[in-house]
Amino acid sequence: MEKKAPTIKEMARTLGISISAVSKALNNHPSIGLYTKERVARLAQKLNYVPNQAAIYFKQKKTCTIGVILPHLTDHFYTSILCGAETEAMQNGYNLIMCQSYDSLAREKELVAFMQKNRVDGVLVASSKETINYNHFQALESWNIPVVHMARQPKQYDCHSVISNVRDGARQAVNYFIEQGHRRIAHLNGPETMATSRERHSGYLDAHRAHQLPIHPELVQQTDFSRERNKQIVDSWMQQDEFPTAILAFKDLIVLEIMSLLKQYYPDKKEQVAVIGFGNHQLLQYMDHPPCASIEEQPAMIGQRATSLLLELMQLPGEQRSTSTTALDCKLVTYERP
Amino acid sequence: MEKKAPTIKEMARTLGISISAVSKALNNHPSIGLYTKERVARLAQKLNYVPNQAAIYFKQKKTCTIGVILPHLTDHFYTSILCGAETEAMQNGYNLIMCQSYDSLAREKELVAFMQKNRVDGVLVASSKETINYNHFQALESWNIPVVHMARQPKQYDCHSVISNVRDGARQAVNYFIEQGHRRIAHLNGPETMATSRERHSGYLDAHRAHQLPIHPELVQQTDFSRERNKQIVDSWMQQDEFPTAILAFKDLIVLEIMSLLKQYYPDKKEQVAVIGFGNHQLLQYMDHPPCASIEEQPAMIGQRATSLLLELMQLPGEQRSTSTTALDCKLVTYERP
DNA sequence: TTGTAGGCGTTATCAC
DNA sequence: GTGATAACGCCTACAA
Repeated sequence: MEKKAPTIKEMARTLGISISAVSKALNNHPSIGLYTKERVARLAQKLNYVPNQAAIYFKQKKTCTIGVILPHLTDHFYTSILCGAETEAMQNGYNLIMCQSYDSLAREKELVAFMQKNRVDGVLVASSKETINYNHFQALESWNIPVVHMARQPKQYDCHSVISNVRDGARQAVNYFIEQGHRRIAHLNGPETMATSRERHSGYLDAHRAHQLPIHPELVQQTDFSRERNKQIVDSWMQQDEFPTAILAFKDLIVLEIMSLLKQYYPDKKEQVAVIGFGNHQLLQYMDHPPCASIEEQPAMIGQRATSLLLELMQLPGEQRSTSTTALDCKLVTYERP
Repeated sequence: MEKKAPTIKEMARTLGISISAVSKALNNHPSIGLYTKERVARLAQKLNYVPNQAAIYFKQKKTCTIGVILPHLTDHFYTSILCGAETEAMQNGYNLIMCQSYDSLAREKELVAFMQKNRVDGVLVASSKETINYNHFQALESWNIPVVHMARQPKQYDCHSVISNVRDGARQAVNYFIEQGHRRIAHLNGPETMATSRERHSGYLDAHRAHQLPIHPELVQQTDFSRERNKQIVDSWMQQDEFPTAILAFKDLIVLEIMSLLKQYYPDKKEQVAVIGFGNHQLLQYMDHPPCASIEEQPAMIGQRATSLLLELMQLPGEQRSTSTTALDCKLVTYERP
């Protein structure tokens, strides 16, 4: 029962031939006689020989491994990215090694070091919300390990990235609000440090400008994603005489939290406030009172495209890796009230 | 810019000392002089030397890698498992390489072969719904690669596993139904081939027996998780004169589908039917009309405990790896109707 | 057609 | 205190 994996060396000894003969026989090298090949094949079969990939990769000086750094695995958005990446990587013979930064910059730096130690062939990353400089990723690239940023794009430096066109997504949502007659539209955004927050806000502004609607600065707030902070923001808005009748939120989960806060603390006003967020979570369709719409992104496609881009980059020598940004469309999905 | 990772060998050449001296210096070996150590440390710093883990693992004949095989990454339950596993593995210096079987037995077998080729130190698996024999996993164990089964436990053979006590979970749910006065309680179960389906049903039967309620065989059906099949089952029940007033479903997503089917096709009866499923999905709390309850499992804990068990097993020689099953409690979480 | 030798990056066991 | 050497599993250019 308890066996160790057989090696070509052992097989060579058993058969009384050289190691290289066994190796060549296994690889169907033309210079090996049929008889020998058959002997080797039979023995390999019998011992259930499986070549040691680790050794092969080691010799080839590559690991056929892609490192993936994500903020969280508890967020459906990131697991969808992971899902797309896994599919694409596996199809091309690459493994994924996956880890979570927990949205901590310190941890992210550790993970980058970890990736370098492990000599992954490339890295996919959705950087943490704390990440404001990208030196650690640049270091990785300077070691000839290409990096593709997913979803969260560093504006500060020129990098390879695949993101959602959240600016347009936000624009669509606010346009929809305006079409529906809303004039006081709030934006419950994510932290300013995240490029994706700034992009969202640009879209919000775009739509206002296009319709020549004034911006009310007090209607633009940033959350740290905590329920307390969200409540504080909603309170600040709803306690105004002219409270906003529409809210663009960072993502669906926050939409739901807003709606739950409204229901609990402002039940009489709840029906007057429309809310839209990013994500279009699978379960929204099952709600009796879903948000009026949701901005659907394509996270699995982000993962897939990022992986495919990374695979291309890995073929190229460093100097030829010209940077590019792919922005995938967002789609506004509306939910009719029953 | 374009550099290659420096090696001990290069540093040795640069410093004009031997490779082994450099190696020892880096590892702070006592037999190396302070001066040499400092020279080496300075150079390593300057070149940003990072040891090649792949080479180290290769020499140590281990990969410090755990293979994880999951049916899907699109299911929150499995990503929670993955999340728990990742945390535990990383804390102990192990990497995860992760892949999806897409609930296909053929693919699962490929992945097992893949794991063997890659010489992972151990495997965590939630087997596919098609898996009815476990020879491929046994083969893995016979190659001295321990396997821990998560959530989906093969009854047929003695293995290491960490699962939910779904039998008790189902019992709790049905007991709750009975306490609420329900007498015709249906079971929309998963495929019979999955042990977890059979366990769920045992719990369903347990509760009936304990309350001496008769079982109505037509109220027990198995879904393949498709919407069509679910509709067919719900139709078959709701078109009876005495339709069930309570349904135990395989998981929350199916609960939501049932509720949506009821709403669409049996709106007058909808309020008379209570539904409970497994999962207690995070978003249920935001629904205006959530299911009356949900059976909460501990997927992250399953991942964590399975990983910790696997790490233990990997320390032991094969013969001493006595099998065990850990069953984690389920908790019935009730939702009050507003 | 087959065998020999060298190397991938590292560590460990010696001998000096 | 330092260095030479072998070894891990595999591949491959070259020699026989």
